[in-house]
Amino acid sequence: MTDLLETAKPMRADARRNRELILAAARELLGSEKADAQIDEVAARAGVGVGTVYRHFPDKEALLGELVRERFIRFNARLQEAIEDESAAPFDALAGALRRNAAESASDAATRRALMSGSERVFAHAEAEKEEFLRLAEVLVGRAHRAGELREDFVASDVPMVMCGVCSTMGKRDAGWEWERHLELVLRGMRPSG
Amino acid sequence: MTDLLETAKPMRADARRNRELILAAARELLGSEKADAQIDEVAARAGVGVGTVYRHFPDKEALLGELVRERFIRFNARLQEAIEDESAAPFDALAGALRRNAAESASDAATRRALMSGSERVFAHAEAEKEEFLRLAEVLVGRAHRAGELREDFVASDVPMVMCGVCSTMGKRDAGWEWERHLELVLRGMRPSG
DNA sequence: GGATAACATGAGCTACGATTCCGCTTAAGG
DNA sequence: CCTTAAGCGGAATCGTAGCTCATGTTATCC
Repeated sequence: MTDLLETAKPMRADARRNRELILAAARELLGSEKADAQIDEVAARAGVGVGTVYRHFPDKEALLGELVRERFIRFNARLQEAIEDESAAPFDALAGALRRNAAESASDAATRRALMSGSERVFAHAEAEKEEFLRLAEVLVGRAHRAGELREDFVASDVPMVMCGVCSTMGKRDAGWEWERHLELVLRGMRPSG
Repeated sequence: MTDLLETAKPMRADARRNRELILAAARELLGSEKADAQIDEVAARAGVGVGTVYRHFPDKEALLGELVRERFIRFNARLQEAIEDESAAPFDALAGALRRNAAESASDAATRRALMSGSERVFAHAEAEKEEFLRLAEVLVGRAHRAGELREDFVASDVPMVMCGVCSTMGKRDAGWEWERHLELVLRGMRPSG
């Protein structure tokens, strides 16, 4: 979990910049095109040497892990916004957050891949954020339940579950797979029966 | 597509047996435990040398491909049964087939993995079966539509899409992910609104 | 400016897993 | 039985990708 309370001495300016360059390169490379992409490519793309990558991240999984962590932070921001939005009906607030997060995931193959075939090692880096995600989801689910707008048997951990399901079908438009329809299907299934 | 019309000369008895041993070993090894498992392990498990594996399958993907092909054949059998079952209501026939296929997939991590992160190469081996799957799905979807039991905007290609989604959430019971509930959620979403 | 601790570099090391190759074995036909 | 071609074994090869390290560079502080 990074460094609690900035105990660490501030990085040298060039080091901080390189760190960002590396993350950006990794996002671009893993995010859109190539499924895997090796460290050497990330380094080249960032305009630094491989050694520099390893100075900032102990190993490949740490780099991937940081990407996942960032993604969760964004996910959580969406949920937080939904929680703070008093104007929307509880179910719609939840649904909106899911739609927004799904849309973001659609353009980030890297994290999707990481979220799926989830190597524990990678996930470990985002443990705190993952827990926060569940906590926020619980709030939204609870409200929707109380408003009677969400099936009784829908639980907070179903939120990441269905998100995972929808994400797994992204990027296959050529087979006629439209994740937007998939998501709407799931959202309908979440409504109370009768 | 194997050999059209058995044009090939019959294999030697031991060769045929070994081929089956190899497939069985691959199913067991990739199917349940280990995520990957290398050829050497499959060979050892089958009680043959690596060379023998390569005599029967040009490369690893061909072996995986055969596994996927077998799985699709079973999937298709379920759909076929649903089509032939006159007693069930159209939607229930479709839903039943999905439930059965999902249950089978749940105990076959190998194919699930292959179906997901779908390397085209692996899939190519099951092209014919994949098309047959869609053809059968179309029949069931068409019937359910005509009976007014399925949302108008649900199309045949949504069948593999939602299956993929549900499969992607299997094997994470420890996180509270129950694919059965996930599937039921999706099935509810498939029903006509109103 | 100069000292120095951080930081960067990238050739090369290492591990690992897919695939090959060739001498040996054996099923199957006569 | 004997021949022989199909089949087998598994050590050795090859390619790849993660990672290390000895050497060179530079931000930062005085």
